[in-house]
Amino acid sequence: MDQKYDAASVERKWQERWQESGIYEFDLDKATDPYYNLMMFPYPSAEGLHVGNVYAFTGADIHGRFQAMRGHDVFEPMGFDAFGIHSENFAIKRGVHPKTLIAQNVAHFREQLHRLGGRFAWNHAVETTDPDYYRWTQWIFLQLYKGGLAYKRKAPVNWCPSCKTVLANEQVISGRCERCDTEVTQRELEQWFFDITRYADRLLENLDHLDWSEVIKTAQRNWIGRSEGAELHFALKDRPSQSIAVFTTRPDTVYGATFLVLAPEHPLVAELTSPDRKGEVDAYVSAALDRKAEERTAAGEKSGVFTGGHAVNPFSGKPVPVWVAEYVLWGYGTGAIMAVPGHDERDFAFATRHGLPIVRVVAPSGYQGGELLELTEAYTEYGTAINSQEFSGLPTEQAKLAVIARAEDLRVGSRRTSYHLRDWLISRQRYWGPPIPMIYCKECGLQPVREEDLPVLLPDVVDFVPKGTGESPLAAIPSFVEATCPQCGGPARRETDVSDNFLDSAWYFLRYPSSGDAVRAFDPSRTQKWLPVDMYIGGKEHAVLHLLYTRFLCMALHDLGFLSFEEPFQRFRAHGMITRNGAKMSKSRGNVVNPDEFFDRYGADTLRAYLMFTGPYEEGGDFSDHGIEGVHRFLHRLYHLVRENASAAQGAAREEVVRRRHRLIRRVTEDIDGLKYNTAIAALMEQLNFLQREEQPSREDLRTMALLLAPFAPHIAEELWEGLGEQGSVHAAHWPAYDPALCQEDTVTIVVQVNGKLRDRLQVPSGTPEAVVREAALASEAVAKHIESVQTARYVFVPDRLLNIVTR
RNA sequence: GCCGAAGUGGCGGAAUGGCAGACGCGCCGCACUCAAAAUGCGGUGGGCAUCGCCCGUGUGGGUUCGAGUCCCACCUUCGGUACCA
Repeated sequence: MDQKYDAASVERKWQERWQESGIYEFDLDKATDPYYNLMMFPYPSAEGLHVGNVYAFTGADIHGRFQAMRGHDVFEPMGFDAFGIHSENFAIKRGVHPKTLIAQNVAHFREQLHRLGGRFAWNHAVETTDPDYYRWTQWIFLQLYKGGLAYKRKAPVNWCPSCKTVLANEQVISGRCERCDTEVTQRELEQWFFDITRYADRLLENLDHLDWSEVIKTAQRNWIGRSEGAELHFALKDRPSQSIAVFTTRPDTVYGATFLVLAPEHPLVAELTSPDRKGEVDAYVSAALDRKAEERTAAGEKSGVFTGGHAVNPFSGKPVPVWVAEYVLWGYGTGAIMAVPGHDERDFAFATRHGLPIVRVVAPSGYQGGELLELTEAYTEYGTAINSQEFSGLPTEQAKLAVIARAEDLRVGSRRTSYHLRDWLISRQRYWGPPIPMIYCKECGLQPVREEDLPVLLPDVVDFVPKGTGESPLAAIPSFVEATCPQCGGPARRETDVSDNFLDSAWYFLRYPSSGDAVRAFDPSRTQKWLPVDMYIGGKEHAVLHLLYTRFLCMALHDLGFLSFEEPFQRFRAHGMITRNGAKMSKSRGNVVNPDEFFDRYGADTLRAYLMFTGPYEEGGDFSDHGIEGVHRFLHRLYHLVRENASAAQGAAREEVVRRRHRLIRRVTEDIDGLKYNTAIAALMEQLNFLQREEQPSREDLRTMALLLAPFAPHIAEELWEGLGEQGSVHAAHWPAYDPALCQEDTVTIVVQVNGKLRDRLQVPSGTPEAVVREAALASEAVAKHIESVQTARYVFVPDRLLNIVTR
């Protein structure tokens, strides 16, 4: 060891050794105890590795190193998610081809990731933009298509006017494009979808059995948004053979349905509109269609117009007017509602504004008849049905079931479940993605590209800027568009849309173990051996995007016979976010931490350990430029302690010291297991403070420090390990064991309270019985003072911890 | 509005219902030094103060011998989501 701890040279030295020995690039087939440690692969941006990436990867790497030292064969792959609108937009801005740009970015990321000192299996790295990768992305598309899970349909979709492409629902954040923050509009376009809604119930139910961060599970449940109710049919008054279907979660309120409302897009609007209302209705509908999605869905004034048409309430038999209003969404339920203004806030607001009748059909539970106060707002609770003919008097939960049963008897409706989740819109009118492998033949219709013809290569073009015509830039390249029909061999036209970036990342973890396989997407035996993933760590921002799509795809591939499991990740943990001096880091604030700067100044070990020290990993932490000094000093002090004592240190230590060591091992082990890295590091600091005060720290204590530090600061741990004369890599060494019996302290402090207030502390051997403690406590002057002249009622004794003397 | 998480020193944060503030930053003092940096050692919630005592974990109640921790109501902040019938 050198005189002085020089992070740069220590880190360089060990990174070279790891690379030479290939200790993280073992043979997957020879492994005996597989452990798949996955982290969300990065999008290689031009700015380079963000400190948020460093935070995420360090936490996951600590987990991996810990599992490896516990004897598992830990596979910890890394890759690059380099397709997608973000790269493409950036390339357009720079006027550089995304391919050129991504290659540069990836090279930079690889370098930075090396500096970080992760135990990455680089020999299994994947890049989604590599034809050898996206060939299989296309293959997956074909399997879904053949399995009936991919379809093309005309539907109202989200359109980003800036990115000039459609977006999936999950990619619209508060009415804005997830990528560029532009307000999204609605368009009716023919698009490719994956039938994720078919899996809604399974995606929901499986959540109960997954060991995932609760936050994510809750977000997914909300997003799937299952709601149970009924579909009821209201016949048209003038054409009883036709009817309007509405979805409601409150069929029990059907007698209170005093009007119907259709979404502006609803096809029956035109049919129902009476000639005298036509002008007004047309104007309303076209104005609504022109408005931005965010404006249309913003709650507020309830605009709408009467169509002039009527339908018949199938229960009361009364005619009800039919209105059109934008507060009814075309994309949810049936795009039509029965309005019950007495018991729904929105309908109440609408009825009040437009002077429509309000009929009360639910009274508070326990209602026995008599006067009810006039409603000043909708009563949305369950209660007792009133004004509902034979259903009156029933608790509304029961009335709900009874009404559904009656509707089924009368053939005017049935039980129905609705979901917030929509099918996954998969096509994009962009360049930078895998072309969707489909062909249109005039004779044979839609044809999938033959699997042996994959990949459908993304052509190198000069003009990849989207035109906004609703077509991909690929449509302008004849050599790409012109194809041969796989069925009849005649001239045909290629699909020119590319697939969503989230499809690339929905299966990358399946590719890692089989990377390089030229004949299939994933090797069955490799997959069987290594999957599902044991631990997946990543950010919360993908709760309903990546993490939901991935689960769906895995389920679909399972059902299609390609996978034996249907859930890809046994455990998932969401890490927190790192802020700087209390504020969120952002380019506009100019407070982004550049990891390179800190690698240079302090080294990767310090940065890693400091980031983990800032707070509980799952909650995030705050980066302060001063705070990092403390961790840096800690590593320095430890280095010097080991250097000075490496040769002198001998085996045995005092019993107290041994006990302390066992407690330390237990604490660090448990903390790492629970991702409480901050307290694990605090424990190591405490131990160092203690060892520094010892006259002669034992060899065993120094060894233990090196081992326990290894996951956090992998380079210096190697240096200390070597300095202590140990053979081999510290990362190949066994994680130290602790003896629970030795974790017990020999002397404990017992707190003596009088009526719950601290009065004295007693040092006694651990396991001292109550009688002895009581005697000692009563002998204490500090205690006696407070119990003189009062009667002692009882004693509360907690062994080795506390004695509380309760007085009357 | 709804869902979720969180409110503890000057700051980041620690505490199986049992010593509140571990560990670190910052600050103060001391040592080393001609001096400084670095390093080391000691101190550091507030108040009254004579031993000592009182107060203190967003606010108000409650349960308990004992509450930062459990229960009820509320306030604030952050994150997600929103006319989903």
